[in-house]
Amino acid sequence: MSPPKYAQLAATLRERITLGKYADGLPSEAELMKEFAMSRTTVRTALTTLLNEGLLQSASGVGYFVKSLEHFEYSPQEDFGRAAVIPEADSFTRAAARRNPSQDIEVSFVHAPPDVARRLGVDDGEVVVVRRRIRHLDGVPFQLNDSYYPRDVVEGTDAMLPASVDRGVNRVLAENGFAQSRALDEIWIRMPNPEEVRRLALGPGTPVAEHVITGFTADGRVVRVVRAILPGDRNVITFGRTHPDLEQVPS
Amino acid sequence: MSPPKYAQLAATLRERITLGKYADGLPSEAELMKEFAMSRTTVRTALTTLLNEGLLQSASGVGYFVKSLEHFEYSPQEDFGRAAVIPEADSFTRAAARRNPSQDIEVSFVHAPPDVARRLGVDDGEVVVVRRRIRHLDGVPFQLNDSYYPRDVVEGTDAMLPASVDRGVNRVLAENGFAQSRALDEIWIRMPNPEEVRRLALGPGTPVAEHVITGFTADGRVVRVVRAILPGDRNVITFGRTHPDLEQVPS
DNA sequence: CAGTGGTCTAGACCACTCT
DNA sequence: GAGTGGTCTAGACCACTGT
Repeated sequence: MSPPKYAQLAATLRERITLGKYADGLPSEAELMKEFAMSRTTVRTALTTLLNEGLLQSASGVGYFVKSLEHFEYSPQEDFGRAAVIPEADSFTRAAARRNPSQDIEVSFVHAPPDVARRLGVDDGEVVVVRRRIRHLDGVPFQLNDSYYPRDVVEGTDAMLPASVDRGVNRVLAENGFAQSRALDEIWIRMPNPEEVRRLALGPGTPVAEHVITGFTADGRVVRVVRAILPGDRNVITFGRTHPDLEQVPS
Repeated sequence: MSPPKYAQLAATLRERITLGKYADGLPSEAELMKEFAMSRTTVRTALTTLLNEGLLQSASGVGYFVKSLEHFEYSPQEDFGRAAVIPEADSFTRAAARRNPSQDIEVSFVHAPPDVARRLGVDDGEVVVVRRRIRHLDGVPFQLNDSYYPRDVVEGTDAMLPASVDRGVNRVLAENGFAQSRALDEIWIRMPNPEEVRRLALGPGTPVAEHVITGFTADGRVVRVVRAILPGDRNVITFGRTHPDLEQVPS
């Protein structure tokens, strides 16, 4: 069996896109129907395929366009103030400064979601404090960041205020007797749920990374769980490693 | 305007899926047409939406099913043999051992792809050595791993052999005078291209992480660029951090 | 206003799976 | 053979964009 017509059209368009044609937009659906002698349904199936691959974006009443966005560097290790040892990973800070960063902050009490409760080691549905942020660069949302804390860790501190904390929330935690000494990072790759699509204004075919940080104190208590949602079309996650024993990597 | 019919149906199905209905499969398209009084096109548009969200998988001639796969832990830092300091991040090694790991290896000379050439610091299209691997667990492909080396770094060494190198390729490089002391990690989140879909047997709505490792020697030369492709439906990337100054995190 | 993409219908044929 | 999802057609109306 040869591939279906819509897949052949998708392959042809994919090739032309790679070659740099269509830099000013694709032909209209009607023109493609004519050029390839296919029904509108088949043409649209091919275009939808490319939309879902993240190669195209469409604008109602206007047309289809090749998608290309600049990626911002997201460097979890910069949280440690050690970016200087990894020059390649340092541009996020500079880029963010150039790109007019802003954030919306909202602090509230919520029932811990199951996965957060499990990581925090609290009962399912126990009330915890969440600090929700949407971070923008140049007015474009590029990260959701929800930080969960057990109540005793943050109540009565500046971390409860819906405003930026200049000295850092982790510093506030430390002042309150909950200094963290270790963190576990997990990165999940998936398609966004409808709420994330809405809050981040995501187009079709845009996957996200869910970066979950679990912060431990020296005696092993979890005092912080962060869930950051990073759209794949506008973020690249970077971190550096310096190791004298790198040559021992198993391969 | 109210949402279109297909979006309402998608929302209804999404909710039922979350509630655990449909654990044994969804109703057929014909049954959904009947239940919701919609045309087959509209029903299929809703189902296709959920397929592209990675919530469902379909089997021709059989039906639609809720998708759920176990995630394997991918821990770049284990490359350094330091996983022991991060107990939570150690299960990948154990899981891999339990899951009957295997890999196909192929070594060849190729013209460096543009992004690899840029990272290696060689001319565009210059001939380099690539070591391509597909790693399986229990027979399921869960990672593509292409390692690129300048010719002088690996020619005449065991790294050129299409077989596992027990002592590790990085050890081989070190023996050849190219010990690495530092690495830069980049993680890109995107939809897979058709070749990746084929080689990894990816279903629709399955995004991938592209993990690019750039390995430096002490004097700053790049001797290794690795591109690992990790399907999001079967991998979670983990790494741990231990820091006395964690409390200084800006927030 | 003409042209665009977004939604929706009814109907058809096919390859495939399961019994 | 009956039922399933996969492909494809022709046609319609809509909201939206540009001029």
